[in-house]
Amino acid sequence: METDTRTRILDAAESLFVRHGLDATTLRMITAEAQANLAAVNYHFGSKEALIEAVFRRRLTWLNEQRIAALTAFEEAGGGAPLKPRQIVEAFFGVAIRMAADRNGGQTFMRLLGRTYTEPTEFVRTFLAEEYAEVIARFKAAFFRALPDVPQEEFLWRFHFMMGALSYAISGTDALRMLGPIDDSDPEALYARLMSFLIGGLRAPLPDVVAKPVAKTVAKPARKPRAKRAA
Amino acid sequence: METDTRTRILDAAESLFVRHGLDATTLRMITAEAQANLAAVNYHFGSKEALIEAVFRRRLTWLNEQRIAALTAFEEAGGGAPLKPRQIVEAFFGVAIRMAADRNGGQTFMRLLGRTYTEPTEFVRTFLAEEYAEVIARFKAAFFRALPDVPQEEFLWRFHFMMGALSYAISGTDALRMLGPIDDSDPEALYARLMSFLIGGLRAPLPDVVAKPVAKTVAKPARKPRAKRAA
DNA sequence: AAAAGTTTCAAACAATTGTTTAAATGATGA
DNA sequence: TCATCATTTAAACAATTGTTTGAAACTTTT
Repeated sequence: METDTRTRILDAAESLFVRHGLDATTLRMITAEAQANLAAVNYHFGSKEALIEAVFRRRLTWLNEQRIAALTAFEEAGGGAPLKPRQIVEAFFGVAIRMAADRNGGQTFMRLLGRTYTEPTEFVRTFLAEEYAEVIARFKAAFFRALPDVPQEEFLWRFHFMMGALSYAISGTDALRMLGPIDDSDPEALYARLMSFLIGGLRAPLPDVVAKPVAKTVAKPARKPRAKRAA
Repeated sequence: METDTRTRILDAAESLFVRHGLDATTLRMITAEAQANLAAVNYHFGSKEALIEAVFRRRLTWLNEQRIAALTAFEEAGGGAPLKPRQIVEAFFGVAIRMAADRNGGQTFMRLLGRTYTEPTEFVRTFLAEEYAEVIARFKAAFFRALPDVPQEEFLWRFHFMMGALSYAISGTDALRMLGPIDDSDPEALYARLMSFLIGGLRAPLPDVVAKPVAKTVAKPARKPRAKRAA
């Protein structure tokens, strides 16, 4: 009620972005929910793009700082020894899940973030790449020290897969509900579940890249003629 | 080669949807790329929503039929015995990856599909739920027969995580490039990598929250009486 | 060849988009 | 107090959106 117009707009935008997507959310929807004038967005942020950037930057910077802090804490506790893979995973994904458990805005934001990694919009991607540069460098280094005999490319793929699992764990609960009735209200349980899955995937035997898949069916697009529609 | 206007529109829409997203792709962009008149979309499909639906239905129906066929083939080969988890994963995700390797439209579509699972748009979600109903029922049944001791909820979560990894494996290559220079041109290698990761995650030890209440959640102590495994 | 049915086309439609303007209101400091 | 700054407001802006129209062009059937 007595909060700043600027933060009211940020909160409203965050909430609406995750519900309708970036493009489908209009400035009028945002200002209506924020109880502000339409022109307030352009006044306080300059443009819709700048608003989107502000929405992400507000929490993403803090999130990645937490990740680095967690990693540093592990490293210092270990006294310079290479970390366990489990610790690195914990530092990166654990922090994310814990933020997603925060009902006070963090949950909303993490859902939004998960949906945005694969966002096709150009400026969002470049913005994310920029914002992630440092944390990626740190974690890559930690991993290569922890598992020196795992090929770099192999690890990067697995990290990528893990990001996908995280994304779905946090933001894909709608798709999850497709599978059946599911309880996603317990953050601790989600944390334990995802951690177990991630570590299992990370520690899986390295694939024999030369080996071929079992089945040989060649994928072929289906061209099913449909009934003509009436005009 | 003179292709149908209807098909040209479908192809153009598919390609543009994955590049710009559903909302940001305009009918004028589509008809321009398809070398058709603007009114052609509404003439052949009725509306933009109906076009989107047609784009998905064209290949998704076929994909899920392939999945069911692969599952049935495994079941018949096994003579009624419960399948191995690995076979079920292979039937569901293997078919998807193989379609994603098909350069003739399948690749484009799978990227689009992966990005759309978490799409906030209401009608897309309900449409996908409808289109997936049968294949989900079949695979759930197969899994519960294969692993009767694994709690249903636990499996559904892992399946969900696997969907996330698949989605990123196929469509999140932009986010992947954020991590560093990576070669994603070899479908066989991707197949092997993702399979290894998925099986590893699926067979990871059950998390404490789940494993505690049930003492013997281990399905088969047959070969290795070592650690507790989910599968 | 004439008729009937499909498909294409250019043009316009109302609605909605992000953005801008200029005046009104509020707050702050000399 | 007055003056200066920051914020809010209603109205309008040009551009773009999906959709519709009615006539032209093309196919197929009679």
